[in-house]
Amino acid sequence: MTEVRRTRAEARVHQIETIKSTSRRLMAKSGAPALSLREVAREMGLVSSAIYRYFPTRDDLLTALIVDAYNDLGAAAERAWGRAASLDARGRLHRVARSIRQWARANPHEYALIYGSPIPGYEAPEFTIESATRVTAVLAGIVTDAWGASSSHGRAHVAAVLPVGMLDRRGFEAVMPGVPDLVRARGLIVWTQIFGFVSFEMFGHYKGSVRNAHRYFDLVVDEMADLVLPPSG
Amino acid sequence: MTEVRRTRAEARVHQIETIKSTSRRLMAKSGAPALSLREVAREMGLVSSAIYRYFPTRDDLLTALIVDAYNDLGAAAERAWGRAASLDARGRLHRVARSIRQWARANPHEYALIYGSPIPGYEAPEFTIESATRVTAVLAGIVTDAWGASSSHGRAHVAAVLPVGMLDRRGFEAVMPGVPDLVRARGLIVWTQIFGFVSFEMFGHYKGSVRNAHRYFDLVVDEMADLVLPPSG
DNA sequence: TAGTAACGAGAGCACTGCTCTCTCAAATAG
DNA sequence: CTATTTGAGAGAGCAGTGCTCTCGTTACTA
Repeated sequence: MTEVRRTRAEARVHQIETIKSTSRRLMAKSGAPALSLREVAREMGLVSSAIYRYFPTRDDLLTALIVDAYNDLGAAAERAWGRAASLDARGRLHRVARSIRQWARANPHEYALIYGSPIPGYEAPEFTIESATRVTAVLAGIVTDAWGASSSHGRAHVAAVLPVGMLDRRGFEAVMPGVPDLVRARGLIVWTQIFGFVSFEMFGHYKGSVRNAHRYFDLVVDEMADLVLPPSG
Repeated sequence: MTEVRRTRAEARVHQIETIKSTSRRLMAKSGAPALSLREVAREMGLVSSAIYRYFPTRDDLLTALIVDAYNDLGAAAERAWGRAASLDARGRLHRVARSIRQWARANPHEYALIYGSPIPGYEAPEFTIESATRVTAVLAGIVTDAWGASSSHGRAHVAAVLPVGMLDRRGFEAVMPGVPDLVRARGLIVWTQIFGFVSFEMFGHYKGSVRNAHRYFDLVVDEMADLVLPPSG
């Protein structure tokens, strides 16, 4: 409770940080749709209009939370990737996929915020994309590395030419350079499968069909590795 | 505008239907979260409290809309399946998958309502499950039929025994009777992939990676058919 | 035909996001 | 060092929300 002497600029970033962390705390209790600016203000001992000095609108606060969530998830995936440096591609895929699922289970409302239904009428600003790309870049990197190190023998299996204009070449050159088109397409499938799984699990759609989600998830990731990694033989 | 003479019970079902269709119309404009009981009432020339004679709470109205959406989607899938009776399993899978995607594109807010983030604190009542199962039953049926007609030769490839307790045997006996466990697991993957794809497409996550979603979707379904259908040779 | 149950109207409560005006203190310009 | 601008927070207020309660009226029912 030490009154810290602060310059105006410092105080401002501190307030912004406090608003966001308070919002996260409240969101953890009742979810993003129920997040109320007034409650955040009340919690901070402020009057509601003061919040508008920092976030001109509720959507702007949500955007900030979205960016933070993407970055948090991205960082978790990057950490998992770093810790799996000694493993082969399959092992790394397992570790990173697991880290994504675990992050979602630890932060269900944050996950719903970024991978659930977007708020209608709300258009995610350009600058959210960069943070959103971090997880996918990790996944794409695993696949790219695996194919970079693979023999030309493996490439014969995926020489199939895809219809032009199906994928966004520009986007893929950045994140999966020099990888065959079919592998890129399958990479998208793997990415979709992982987040489809997590969403289905988080949103309750596996109720009645999956009993042990941990084990089933491992099986799914294994099947995905078979699909997207070069044949080891 | 003919004033129809109606019994009380008739008038009641008529009002319920009007409330729901009005809600759907409003939802199509601004999405489920923005759906307001008062606006529905205003639209119907009623005072807001009158709505509560029919739906005791906003969540109850949403539940009714959820059930209708599940049934609508289920019926669309069943129709597509019926129209594809002359095709082989792969062709039927394509048609049904396409019907799911098309329904979602035609009813984006309804799709978000049932496959997006659930309203926090809102627990879907038991009786929604039955409607939710209709689509998945169609997909499961295609796979089950294909394996029922397949030679025992094909089955050798999927004889792998899954860890006990991974899937819910009870649930699967009903919807995929007599199908090998690994195929059931892969069926879940296919189901997840289709809805994962549609969700990613609807929620904007393919922006920057997929250019022609129609073609890419066909490729995805093809890969899924390879994964879950018995080898044709 | 008398009594009950459903219906819609209307007022009201506590809440929301957001705006506007006010005051006071901190940063800055002359 | 003083005068002026800038930013923070308070407080009142607006239009909207879900939901409750009361009160006539009207349709069904015993």
